[in-house]
Amino acid sequence: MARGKVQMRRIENPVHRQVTFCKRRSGLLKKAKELSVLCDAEIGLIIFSAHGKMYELATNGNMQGLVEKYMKSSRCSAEEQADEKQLVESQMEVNMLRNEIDVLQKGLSFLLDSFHLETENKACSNKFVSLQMDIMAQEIQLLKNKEEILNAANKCLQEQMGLPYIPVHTDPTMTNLLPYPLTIQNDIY
Amino acid sequence: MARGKVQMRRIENPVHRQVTFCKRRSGLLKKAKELSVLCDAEIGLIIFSAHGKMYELATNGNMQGLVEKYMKSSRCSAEEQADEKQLVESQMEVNMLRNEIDVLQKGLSFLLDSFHLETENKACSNKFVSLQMDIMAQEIQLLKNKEEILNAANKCLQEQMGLPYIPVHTDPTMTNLLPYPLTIQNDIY
DNA sequence: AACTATTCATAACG
DNA sequence: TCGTTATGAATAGTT
Repeated sequence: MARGKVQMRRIENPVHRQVTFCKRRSGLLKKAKELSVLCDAEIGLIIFSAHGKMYELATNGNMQGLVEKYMKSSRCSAEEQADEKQLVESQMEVNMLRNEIDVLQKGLSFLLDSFHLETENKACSNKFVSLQMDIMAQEIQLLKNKEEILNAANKCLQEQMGLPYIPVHTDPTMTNLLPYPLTIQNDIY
Repeated sequence: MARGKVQMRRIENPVHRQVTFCKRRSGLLKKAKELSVLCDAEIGLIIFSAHGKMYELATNGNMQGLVEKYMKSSRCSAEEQADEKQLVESQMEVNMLRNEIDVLQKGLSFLLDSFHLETENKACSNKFVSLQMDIMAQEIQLLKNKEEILNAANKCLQEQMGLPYIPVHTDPTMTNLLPYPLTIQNDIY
């Protein structure tokens, strides 16, 4: 500007370019500060030199806040969107898994309840069956005793009549079919 | 600047302030562009007016990339860190829930297996008990038949001896203790 | 880095 | 919001 207009294009001379960068950078930062002070504005300025060196100005002293404010104004970065998507997916997965757990827990309690009920019933019917078999065994014993008594009486009568004792034929097919009904029963229960 | 130096302080007159904001803002943006072109720099400029209106310049045409580059240069935002934390927590929760589901599923299959096994055993032992009770009932029936035959034989003998028939006393305590052993059995199974 | 000639930016005004 | 202009500020080229 002074001493001849400059062409608005990259300064090819590296020394000139570096000097100009230095001068204009400080000028830009100064003007940014002035604008912020005079007009009550909030300004963030980030400058990367061609060599990657960074210079920054945040008039509120907090570039983070300013950038976040900027992000809210002009919807957020691809990276953040990806993160957001991942988060949403993760939370959906959590909900699905919670539902699955709920179902599994309900199934489990149902099975346990059924199991307990079944066990109770089984215990109950086992007692009943056991009792019944005891009674049947006792009846068998009684009947055998009766048989013995009747046989004895019979023998006695036949002898009194002077007849040779002939046992009454009472077993068409089976005798002592169950030599150990109770032991087997006890083995099972 | 022109027509009298300005005090470097907030312009109180709102109209003046607004005008100055407009002019200086465009000047700042122009100078930022010039710096970027002349010196091959990358510049991001964000301006919020006092009323919250936003103006921006990104010399590479991509404020996102520039901000990300800035974040890499000077560690990332609280918001991003919070998001990151939330994501990690969410993923941990997913893992916990997966484990829980695994445990529940193992428990469920175990219970189902036990249940099936139990049911098989029960069916098996039921058949066995049922068979046993059938046999006992048959034996009881046989013994009763024997009793009848013996009683008849006895009666016959006593009559042949010219004696009045006196039934042999064979029931010290019980008779027909089980009038319906099989029906009850069938009711249960 | 300092100087300075020159151009640029802009405050005040219409 | 825009144009004009007087004038202070910025800075390119030089030392």
